[in-house]
Amino acid sequence: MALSFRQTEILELARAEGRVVVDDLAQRFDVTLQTIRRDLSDLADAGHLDRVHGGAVVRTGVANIGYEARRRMNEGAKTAIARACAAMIPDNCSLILNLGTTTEAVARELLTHRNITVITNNMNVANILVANPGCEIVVAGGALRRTDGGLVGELTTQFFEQFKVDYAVIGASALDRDGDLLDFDLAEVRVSKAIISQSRKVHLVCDHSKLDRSAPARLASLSEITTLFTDHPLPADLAGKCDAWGTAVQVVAPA
Amino acid sequence: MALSFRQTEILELARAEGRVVVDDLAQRFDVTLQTIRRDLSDLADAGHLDRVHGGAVVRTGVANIGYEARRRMNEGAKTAIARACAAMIPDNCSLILNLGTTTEAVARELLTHRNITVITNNMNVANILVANPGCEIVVAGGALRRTDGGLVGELTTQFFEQFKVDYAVIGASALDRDGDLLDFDLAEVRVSKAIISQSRKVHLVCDHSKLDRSAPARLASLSEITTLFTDHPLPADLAGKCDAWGTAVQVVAPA
DNA sequence: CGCGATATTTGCAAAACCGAACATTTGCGA
DNA sequence: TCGCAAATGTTCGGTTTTGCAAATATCGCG
Repeated sequence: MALSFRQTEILELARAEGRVVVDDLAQRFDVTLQTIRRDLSDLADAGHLDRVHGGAVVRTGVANIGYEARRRMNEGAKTAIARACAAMIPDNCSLILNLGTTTEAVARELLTHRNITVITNNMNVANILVANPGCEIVVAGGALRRTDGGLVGELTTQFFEQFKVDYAVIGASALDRDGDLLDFDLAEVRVSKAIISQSRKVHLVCDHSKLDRSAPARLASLSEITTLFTDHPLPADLAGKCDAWGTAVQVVAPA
Repeated sequence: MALSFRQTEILELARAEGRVVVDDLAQRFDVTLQTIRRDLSDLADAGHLDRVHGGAVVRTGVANIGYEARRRMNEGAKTAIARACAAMIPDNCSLILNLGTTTEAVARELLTHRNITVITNNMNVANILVANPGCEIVVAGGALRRTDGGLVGELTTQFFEQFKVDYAVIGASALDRDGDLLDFDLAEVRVSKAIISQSRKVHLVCDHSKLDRSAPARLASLSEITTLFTDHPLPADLAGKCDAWGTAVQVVAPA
């Protein structure tokens, strides 16, 4: 969506001042409050501003709106999955957290763990875990993807290859009937593969909406996963395969 | 949840001062005590502050008072220095920005540059430049330092060694009479050295408060610097040395 | 431990603010 | 010039925020 002349100017003002006020803007542009509110709503929807009572503030951090929306999807299930996963991770260990909103939910559940080292290519995870003084944070290097705060690419893959950790917590965009984990971005897949190969145990967090979907890039098979955390029972055939592979499946009830 | 104007401002105050008092805030914003208390409760619920009787304090571990205070020091001079430095950086180039509050000011002045690639070990710089769609951001890997969002250590040094860029913009904690750049943290110094060796031109941004101070670790000599940006003229002897070294010195007037 | 002073919570009403629906104006192309 | 679509103005019901006051909790101190 293209921004109107007034909207771009509002955005500039907001960036300069840090915030804008509905009343002031209405006066400055000589339009009604409602018009300004519409502008601010548009700018907020487009992810440029955060709407607050009486005006708007510049959005802090890396994430944009599509990402925010995704984060709210299945929030209850994600939290429940994250809690179960975090419960399996002990104090005094090292782990890798990769991209994905469910992974971030795991980070939030790790806030009370002690003496852990977390290596992540997800800026949001790093920002969340800053609140946990008992956690050493290592940020992986790489190109920053604006849409979700992810660090991806060859540099990131190389970075992870320098580590060997106790646990990895990964997500996936899709999980098909054959038990293959799929994703949309090839660069991201390569990073995920590196993460799996450098971890002793691999936890996959994946709500049911990912099931039976498809995506172009294959990232791994469920057979390489230690434990799958999800919120709906698997279809019988897939459950049987997991059993044969020795992949534990933990089904949680939404919070 | 988005924070109201007043709440964000309270948070800034709290981070600057370390603590806030209900009565003072009520007076400053001209609202009742209850309103302030509600704000503090919200901020505490959101995890930004810790509530105490009579006010609130910044949650330990999350933010560092010293850093926020440092950011405000000489703000006008830093902005002027940053503007001059950014003016010397063309569109369509690659550069490294390292740690330091002045460096962050440079990032803010780079928001309108087009088609640049910025490699940084400073999380704040990354967050600032996200707002510039014409800028590719590469985050260096490394251990996250909570006090200032810096990524430091051996991993970071290695990461920078993989690049060769047109410009580096660096800061320094101190600059002594011999023209030596000094810093407090050895790990940080090693990173800075790597940055200098990987850059064709090196810009040093350094306000006058750093002059004639001392710090234990030697980072480089002014002779290795292409241009020094500062806000006060150098003492004659140092100016003479810069002249001999071919180090340009640009003195700016505070904004 | 108890007491006074100060701080906090709670319930409620007033005011400010918001979004939706509809009317009106403006800009633009046929 | 006419008609359409987008932008803006107007009105109105619902929500959020704020202030007030009373009840309750906490702190400092003897």
